[in-house]
Amino acid sequence: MNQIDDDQMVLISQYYPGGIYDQLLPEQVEAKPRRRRKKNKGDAGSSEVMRKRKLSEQQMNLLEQSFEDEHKLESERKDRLASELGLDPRQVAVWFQNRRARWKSKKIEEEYSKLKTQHETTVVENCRLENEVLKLKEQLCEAEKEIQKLTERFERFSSNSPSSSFSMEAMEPPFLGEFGMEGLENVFYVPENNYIHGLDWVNLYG
DNA sequence: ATCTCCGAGTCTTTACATCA
DNA sequence: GTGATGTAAAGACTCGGAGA
Repeated sequence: MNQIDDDQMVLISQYYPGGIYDQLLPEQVEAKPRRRRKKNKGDAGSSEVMRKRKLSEQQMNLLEQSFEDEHKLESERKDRLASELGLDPRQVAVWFQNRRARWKSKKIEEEYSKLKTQHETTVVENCRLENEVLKLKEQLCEAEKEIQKLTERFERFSSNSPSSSFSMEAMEPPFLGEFGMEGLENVFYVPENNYIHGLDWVNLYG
């Protein structure tokens, strides 16, 4: 056992007055000194008392069952449980206090691991979405380049050709054929009921 | 002001595992 | 197999705050 007993504690404080303990835990040193604990309540030193410390399986079962029913312990229930179990009401109260504390820390641990899992899932999803945004931006960039090419070609054509004699034969290479328009339907999508005059469509993407 | 109860923090004991 | 040592779990205690 690696325990430092009270007498050893006294020795430590005598050997290090204002020493390492002040440096490490100044607030504790300044605080009110902790009362020294008695080795054992009641029949101190009795090995019989020590051996009875651990509760029997039956006692544990009943306490656990009672705890499941209700975490709080009213004094009537405490007294009833104590007499059923053959324990001191104080023991029952202490057992419930400890049980509540340990239940709470277990809940906190569970909640923590749940949140951790959620966080990890969110990080992965975020990464996936960021990649998708990058891909879409690339697609958009490509589409804009195609529009620019088309615009320039159309403007060249307009300025070179006589206004009265528009002909598809003047387009070299063919006006749309070369661009493989599959996949660009959305880029050039115009609602059916929304007729656009002349060069207005070019301005849509300006 | 006093009492009681509770949560938080800590100490102590017990039971079990590991290692030389 | 055995004793020493480490460690987790659980029982018990102290302290301080809140409410009656």
